[in-house]
Amino acid sequence: MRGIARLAKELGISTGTVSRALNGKPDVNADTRQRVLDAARRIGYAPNQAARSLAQGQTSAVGFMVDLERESATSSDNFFMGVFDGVQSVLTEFGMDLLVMPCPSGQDHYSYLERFATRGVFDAVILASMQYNDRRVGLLQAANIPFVALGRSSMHSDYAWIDLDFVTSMVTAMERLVGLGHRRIAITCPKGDFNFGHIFLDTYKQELARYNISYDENLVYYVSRTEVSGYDVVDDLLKNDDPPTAILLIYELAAIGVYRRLREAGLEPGKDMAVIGFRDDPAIQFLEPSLTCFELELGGLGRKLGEAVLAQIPRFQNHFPDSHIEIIQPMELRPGDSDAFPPGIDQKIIRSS
Amino acid sequence: MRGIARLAKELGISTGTVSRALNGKPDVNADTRQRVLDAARRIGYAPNQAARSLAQGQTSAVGFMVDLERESATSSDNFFMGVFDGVQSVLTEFGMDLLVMPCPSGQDHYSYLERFATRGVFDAVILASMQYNDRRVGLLQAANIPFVALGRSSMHSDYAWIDLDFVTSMVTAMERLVGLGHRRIAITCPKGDFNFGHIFLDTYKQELARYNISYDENLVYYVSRTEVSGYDVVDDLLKNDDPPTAILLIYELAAIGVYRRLREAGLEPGKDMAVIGFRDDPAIQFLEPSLTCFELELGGLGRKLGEAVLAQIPRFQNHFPDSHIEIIQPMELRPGDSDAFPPGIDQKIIRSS
DNA sequence: ACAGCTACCGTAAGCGTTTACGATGCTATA
DNA sequence: TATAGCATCGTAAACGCTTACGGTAGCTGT
Repeated sequence: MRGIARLAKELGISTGTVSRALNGKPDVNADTRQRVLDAARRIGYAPNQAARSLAQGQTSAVGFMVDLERESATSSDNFFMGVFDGVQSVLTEFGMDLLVMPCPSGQDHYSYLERFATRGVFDAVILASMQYNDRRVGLLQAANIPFVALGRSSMHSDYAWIDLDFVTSMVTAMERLVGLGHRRIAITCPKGDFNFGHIFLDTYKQELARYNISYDENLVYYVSRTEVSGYDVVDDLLKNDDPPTAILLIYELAAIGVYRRLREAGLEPGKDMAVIGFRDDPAIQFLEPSLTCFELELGGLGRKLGEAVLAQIPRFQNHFPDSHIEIIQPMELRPGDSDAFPPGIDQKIIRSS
Repeated sequence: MRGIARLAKELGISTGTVSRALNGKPDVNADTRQRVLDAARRIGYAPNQAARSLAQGQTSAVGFMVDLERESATSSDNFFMGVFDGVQSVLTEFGMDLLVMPCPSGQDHYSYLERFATRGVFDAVILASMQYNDRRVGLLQAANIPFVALGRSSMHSDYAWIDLDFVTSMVTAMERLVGLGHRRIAITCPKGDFNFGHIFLDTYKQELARYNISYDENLVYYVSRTEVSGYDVVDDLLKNDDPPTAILLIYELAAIGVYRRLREAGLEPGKDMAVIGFRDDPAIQFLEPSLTCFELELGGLGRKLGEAVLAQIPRFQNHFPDSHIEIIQPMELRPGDSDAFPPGIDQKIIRSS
């Protein structure tokens, strides 16, 4: 005999009472409860999670799906680790646990999620790395599985999401650059069909229009999340007949490569070319000149995600009455010296390189 | 009626047969199996994992515990993401899934693991960030839960582990430095009671002895995993009456801060002070001069971990007969220019700074 | 003395699968 | 034709827990 039955037998009481005692249910005498608790600790009893889940119809776990293809081979990223921490801090308050589903790099997004989600492993899930048309949203909606997305899918509606405010960041960045006199502004977008890439580029175009700057597709690059990408982009840019005086980096890490290539060409970042990165990464804090970028507090973002996902679970409706969550998470400008210099008379003529 | 029962009813067969058909068991007619499979797909049936786990007494999941306290707030680290990928690739071949337990930064290591492990959520677990005396080993041993450790606990025995070869790396590093003429060699060790920190320092002392260099505790620093730590260490080192001509960095990221502080003092890394880092990180690939460090193939390490953990699970003994796993994973020297210059006549006199 | 309460506890039916065991009908063999 | 063997399937117990329901005992107030 194992588990709760053994406890019950040893104490000479029924399994029902043991269960009630263990779970803090009201209908149990204080003495009895203490005896049960003591005995449980003594023999090292812990309830079987599978049995609990089956009996209760809930798992007390939420799954966070991350895409290794995007995060692993790429360069440094403590982004998710920071977010996990925030999510956890909220979930534990409500007796929930966070478990991470790392989708292998070769695997298909959709089928990977399907395996876990439809088997009732999680009470709810958190999605990340959202694509422009992310079928996972439809999957979860159809299966009626509570979820929240970190990012958005443009082809779906009626789901909870929290997205980073790339729009305002872009507006701010463009305002700074144009204010400094820049008219030729290059941009790097994420490679792959990520939704935030579209937002990023669309807002860029919109701001160009606002300032009556014509859109030049030769200034648009699609890059992966490595510092090398910055190097290659600048390398290509230097061959341009009319090179830009500024560059916007969706992946701030690319600044490292940008700086490097510029200096190889005898140019100085921030002076000969303005550089602005989106999101700060610990790895770029040492850059000289300091990179102008946008700060994001990962723990706070994680906590919002945690609350959002709980709000999707029916039994938490009393705590989180509003499950309709659409949050645009602001990012705060952290001015650096990488865009401090206007394109002036002493700027080296990079078009002649 | 739900689940398998519904399927059975619709097809006019028993739940037993449905289960057998779904699970590829032999005792079922090919036609019947196809009918079951079709029906399952049609109504979008997926087996309930809790019920399966309960009935089978296994969960088909292995848990990988990571410590956010160590990984999150710290600077860049794609280490785990890379390892996850490797582990997965092995596990999926055997129908197992990887789930990550991110231990929150405030939480106690031990009790966090206890909650998951003893509840039968995982068939086996992988431990990381091993401490000198890591009580988690005892916990898992006592509960008879299969596991493998990435790293070692010095106070335990008879468990499977894979550790990085910091010994050979240290020997190699010291050989290089001493060969170049260095006699004053500083070292940074991990802050916290991590086992590899002890190995690192012990081997350092051992090598000093081999070369008849006296041990100077003023050259030993305990640091966290941030680039800032490198800055602070050098800052302190420069005040030393007899400053070192070389420094060994357990966290390669610290090289960034080291370079920065050296240059602020008008010194050149690799020329005025040799720098060697352990483990390569994508974030330091851009460093100039290139950092001498030790390469580690994360995917391969992950795959070994995956095989090791499967070997601990009884039902895989036919595939992995040897569960006694004690692997020292080599790291390959990647020579850079950061330790190319011997301390020579043209070296700046840093003791006077 | 009796109804009505409360506090506490036991009983047993689930939860959705898996799987040992036995039953059935059919084929092949003697 | 009898029988063994095989392919196929149904039956039902088991996995370990939760929880609705009912029962008992003691206590209250009239």
